[in-house]
Amino acid sequence: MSLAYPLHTAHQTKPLTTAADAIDELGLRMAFAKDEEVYGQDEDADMLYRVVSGVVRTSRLMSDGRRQVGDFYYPGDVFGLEPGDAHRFAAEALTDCVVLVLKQSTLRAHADDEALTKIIWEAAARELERAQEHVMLLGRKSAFEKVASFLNEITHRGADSGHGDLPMSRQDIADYLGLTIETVSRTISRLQTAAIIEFEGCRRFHVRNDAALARLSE
Amino acid sequence: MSLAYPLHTAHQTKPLTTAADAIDELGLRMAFAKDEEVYGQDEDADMLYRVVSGVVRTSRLMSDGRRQVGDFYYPGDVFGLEPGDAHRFAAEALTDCVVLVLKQSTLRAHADDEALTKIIWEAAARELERAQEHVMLLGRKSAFEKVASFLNEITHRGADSGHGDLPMSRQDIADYLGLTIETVSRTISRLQTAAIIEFEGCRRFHVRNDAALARLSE
DNA sequence: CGTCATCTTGATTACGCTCAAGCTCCGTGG
DNA sequence: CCACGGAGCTTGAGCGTAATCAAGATGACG
Repeated sequence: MSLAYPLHTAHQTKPLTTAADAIDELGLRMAFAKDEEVYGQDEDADMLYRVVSGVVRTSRLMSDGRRQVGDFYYPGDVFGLEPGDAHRFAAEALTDCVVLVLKQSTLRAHADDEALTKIIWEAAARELERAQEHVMLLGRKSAFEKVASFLNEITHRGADSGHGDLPMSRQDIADYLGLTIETVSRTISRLQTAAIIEFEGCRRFHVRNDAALARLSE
Repeated sequence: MSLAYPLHTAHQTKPLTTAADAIDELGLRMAFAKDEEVYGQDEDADMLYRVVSGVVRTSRLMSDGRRQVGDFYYPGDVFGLEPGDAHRFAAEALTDCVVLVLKQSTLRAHADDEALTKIIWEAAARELERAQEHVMLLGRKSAFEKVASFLNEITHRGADSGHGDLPMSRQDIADYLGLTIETVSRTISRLQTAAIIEFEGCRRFHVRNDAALARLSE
């Protein structure tokens, strides 16, 4: 059972997308502490979620402990949508975060709500698009290209594309890219030596050569 | 422009799923010769497809020629559904095949058709599920496990699970698994040496040790 | 300021890739 | 019917990239 608790604060945050209100109205706001589980692998998928603040990570474990990170979800992103009726990946709070939770039953009761249907369809589309991109990255890119792609995406995800913040650990990055932490670390060092990026601390970086970073990402 | 031509044969094939009729009725039947392109990478996605006979492969090329195979589609499978409005992967006929083609415009005209909506939703769900499984395979499995997983899935896709047919080349398998043909070939040889599978010719095999194959697939 | 987790760096190993022959199978033509 | 040719598959030798094993360095937090 999750330790998360519902927040009954009445104040509305600014809608993050034009269609955000459907979930805003129907959903329940919950807070999760860093490293807390939102839902577990193989649990029933009877909720839909949207990040309000913080970052969520989905991941899946193999029986021998190998881990694959599915994706990272930022404020505004919908997650928890599953092709089947069980969660194939677990979802964990990467940082302290607030999440809007919507029951599937509520969802079905509003099946005729066009705005809601649109949100779900767009979430599914985005999920599929990212999974396909992930397949490309994992299947055919070198470690160097993987790390460059990852950092490049981080910089373009935020509004300001000259720098990036990494809320996730090196282990998270490694498990997302299908590498080891050592390889991620070494590759980041090489990117710095090549004057393509520059880190201040290990969780924040600036892009020195945007074109080179983009080229390495293919 | 595709060389495929519409077939106006009136005879109906047996529906492959209970909900198959919606596409059967609205779609146009087209034949594609082996290696012919159904649609190209980055083309507009304005059709939805379902395999009637034969096998279809989706793939994507990087600018330097590296190729990633997205998936293989068998009779009954829907493909061509895209998260955006362009095809991220090309689709090619792996064998001579017949495909049902449905225009997006026709599809929108029947947006209220529940059966059709269900087909599309299920296709999207299946697509996402397979992409996620693919991510797991590419990110965290060894060459041995990748090949074993692949062969295991082939055997369970067909009705008779004791054997498998490979309509695709070693290159196709390699590009699906993120390996080279040599590694695929060597791994298959090792699986035979280990008496887990047995090939007759290079496109057909029997499973000798189902448990071992399943275990290697995780 | 000390402690511990996280990250970086180094040395070595190994898995899968590359390059290079052979081999098999199948279609084609003599 | 068999010989030939070529594409696709297999096998081998050597190499390179990323993994593993092992210390250190950094930095967050009490």
